Amino acid sequence: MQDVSSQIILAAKPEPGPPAQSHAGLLFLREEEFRVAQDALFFALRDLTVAPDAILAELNMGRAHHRCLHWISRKPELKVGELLEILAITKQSLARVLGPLIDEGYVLQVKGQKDRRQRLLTLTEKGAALERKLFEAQRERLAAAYREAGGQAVDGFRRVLRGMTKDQGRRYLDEVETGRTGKAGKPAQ
Amino acid sequence: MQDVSSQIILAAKPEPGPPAQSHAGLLFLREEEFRVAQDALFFALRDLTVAPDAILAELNMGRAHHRCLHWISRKPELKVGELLEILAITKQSLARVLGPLIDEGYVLQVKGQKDRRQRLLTLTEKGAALERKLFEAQRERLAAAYREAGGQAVDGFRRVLRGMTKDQGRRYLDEVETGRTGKAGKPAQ
DNA sequence: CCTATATGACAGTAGTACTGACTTAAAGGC
DNA sequence: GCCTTTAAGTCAGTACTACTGTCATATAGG
Repeated sequence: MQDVSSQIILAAKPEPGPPAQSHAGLLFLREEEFRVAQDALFFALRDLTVAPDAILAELNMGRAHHRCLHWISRKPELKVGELLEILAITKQSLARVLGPLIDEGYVLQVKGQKDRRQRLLTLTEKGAALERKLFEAQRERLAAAYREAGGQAVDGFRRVLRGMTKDQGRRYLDEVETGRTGKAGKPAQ
Repeated sequence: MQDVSSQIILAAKPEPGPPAQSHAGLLFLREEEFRVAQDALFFALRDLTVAPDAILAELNMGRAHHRCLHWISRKPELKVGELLEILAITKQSLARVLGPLIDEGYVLQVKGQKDRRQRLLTLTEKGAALERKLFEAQRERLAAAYREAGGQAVDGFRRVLRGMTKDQGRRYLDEVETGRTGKAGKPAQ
């Protein structure tokens, strides 16, 4: 990965005066790259969650509820087991948030027709409305970032995030992405 | 907006521009862009935190401890007030993690020489060693992502994250970035 | 001297997550 | 029809992170 390093150095400084070239300095800059990524991820996530958190707090909910609503919205008729895989939490942790969401009418649960042990999850109208409200609360910030950075940057953004994701997550990313651009309907359940 | 929609489908729209309301399908595709960003952010963060979490768990610590160590490492002689600003949590929440870190010798606290009300935070050798261990645990995943995506993608990645960040965070990002490339005032140990 | 600031500390609450054990219902193999 | 596995639900107990509100101490600055 030799020529990538120079790109990385250039990426660090859009207007590089003297882009530190010594070998010792190179290693240092590579590490600094990762540190800056940590910084930026932290700030972006911190600021992105402020708006939805405020809405959720009024409903006595937290981010875990948002994550459930998000993924059920993304993959209607999601199996409980799939949701557990995606969230990578325990059944008990999920139950604490999913139970109330069902009880309060945000999520509908129906038995699978093929495998009747399964409980397929779908948002109710009420759930879809809340999910949309939460999405809209983040949308502006996301849109501003995309507008500011430009389309090429957005592409890079997604490619780096994908690179950080393990295989299991990548399969979901691929499924969701191809599911929409292709047949524009429900992705394979 | 003319044939931008096809570019959006390719996820490589070079010129996002203002929201185009003329085509119903266009709005949907723009929304899908943001949804995919949410998905990717979720997975990347989920997978990025697995390795440090395992190390922290053995020390009876959590992510909040990691964040403290990270930022004190980034800005040695950090004031408590600055750390509170960065983390955007309450003093009480910080005390619960910072107190033990000081008690157990990970963080050193010294009175400010100019303003003796301040307590400047610096990592001890023990703290720097733990911070490094946590960093190295994430490094491989970050490095793989950067290598896979390429330098240009990394630049876009950072620009989008920066775009999501509010002014306060941007000031810190700028400070840390220029502080290292320029004057090299306090390079990471 | 007085007020504002920087920090620290206490009490109580809530959200998210964990482990471990147990139950029910249905699928699938034999 | 047994029997094992799988999908899902449930209970008890614990820990981490965060919140609000209140109060205390030391120091800076006018």
